[in-house]
Amino acid sequence: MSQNGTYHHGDLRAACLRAARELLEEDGSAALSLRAVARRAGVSATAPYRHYADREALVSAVAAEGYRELAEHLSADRPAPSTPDDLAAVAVVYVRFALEHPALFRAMFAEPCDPTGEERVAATEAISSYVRALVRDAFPGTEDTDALSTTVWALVHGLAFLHLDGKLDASAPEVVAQRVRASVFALFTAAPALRTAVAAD
Amino acid sequence: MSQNGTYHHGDLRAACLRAARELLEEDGSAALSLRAVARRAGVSATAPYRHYADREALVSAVAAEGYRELAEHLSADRPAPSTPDDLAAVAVVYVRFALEHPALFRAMFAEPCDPTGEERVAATEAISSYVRALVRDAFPGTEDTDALSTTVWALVHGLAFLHLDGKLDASAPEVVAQRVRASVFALFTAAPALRTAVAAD
DNA sequence: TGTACATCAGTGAACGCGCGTTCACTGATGTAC
DNA sequence: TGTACATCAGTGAACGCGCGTTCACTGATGTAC
Repeated sequence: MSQNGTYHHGDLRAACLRAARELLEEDGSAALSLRAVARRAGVSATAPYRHYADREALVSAVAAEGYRELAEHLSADRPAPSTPDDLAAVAVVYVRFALEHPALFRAMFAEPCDPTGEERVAATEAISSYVRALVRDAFPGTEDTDALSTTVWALVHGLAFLHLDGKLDASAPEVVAQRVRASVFALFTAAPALRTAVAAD
Repeated sequence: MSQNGTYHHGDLRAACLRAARELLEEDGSAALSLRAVARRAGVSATAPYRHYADREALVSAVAAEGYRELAEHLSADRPAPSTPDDLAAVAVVYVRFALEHPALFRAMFAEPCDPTGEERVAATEAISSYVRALVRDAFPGTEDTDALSTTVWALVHGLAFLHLDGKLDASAPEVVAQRVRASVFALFTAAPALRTAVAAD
């Protein structure tokens, strides 16, 4: 028997996604199981197979949703980022998203996934093009925008995971935000010293 | 019956570690199971309990070993890193380690672990102090060495995971190495443009 | 407007699996006298 | 040097679990005439 009392559910596809999200938010560490999702959606264990080919397909859909949300969070905070402060702010948003949705974030990235899923590829693309635009605007004189975009994404992504995995203390949100900002700004203050070293080569 | 034909194994503790490593190297994606480790070590499913309190304990030991190895790889390549090139080289070694031992690397980081395990904490410490020393030598004029160390670690760590998770193409090692180097160097060429932006604030 | 029927979206029993962990046990080892 | 015995490090049966997936099914829906 389904949630609303009717035999046909109405929109089980969406309900599964919602259920999966709830489970991820509640238990930040357990792996997502199809059966648990069905249970949470108030439906028999096999009902989801009408809408998802297999577990992988469900997880992929959840991950894609996560990407969309992350992209929204980023651009909602700074629609047209173009300054160092914007960059730091965006970094903070990225890391905060990871810490507030740890299981979702892991599903998006760490879940060993077929990179072929076009839904996921497209979703990733949205993020990386946001970063590229950010870099282009914030670093107008840069020759190799792609390389620097990778740098920025990797830095922010690394900060997210190091916090998520307990290598950097993530117990106080404000401390985390401060650390992320400091870490982003450290780039700029450090570079001159290094430039000297390069020149001296 | 154990591997060498005797009832007592000799050093099952070490044999379990070895078996676990082999399993991780062979199947880059499956989770590590105590039973599989025992099987691989040629021992009954419950024998490991003589040496490890539970699955967590085994995984922690494996992770700690991974940290030690990673630290060795880094310092073996550049015992006393102090130039930009050294930094880039170390970054390449870090990322390569992740890509050559994906399952181990995930166990070290992504495995949802109790951060209390002192063996793991100590092992992490070895890495982060290596990075700090590197940063101190390579960026002599830096005020906030800790912040910059975090930056460097996060950048490198992010590069590792983005490749590991297929967000950056990792099919050709030399391409990866090139990308990592470019990404590290992008910091230095980009910073001046950003400095201008900061000054104009 | 009413009815026959195809299609769709669920059900629930069943499959076989591997897992972590417990328990009472037993064979091997080493130590005290 | 030989023997009794404690301790240690294994065994193997058993527990209960949740999982992904299959299958034949059935109730609800909607469409053609």
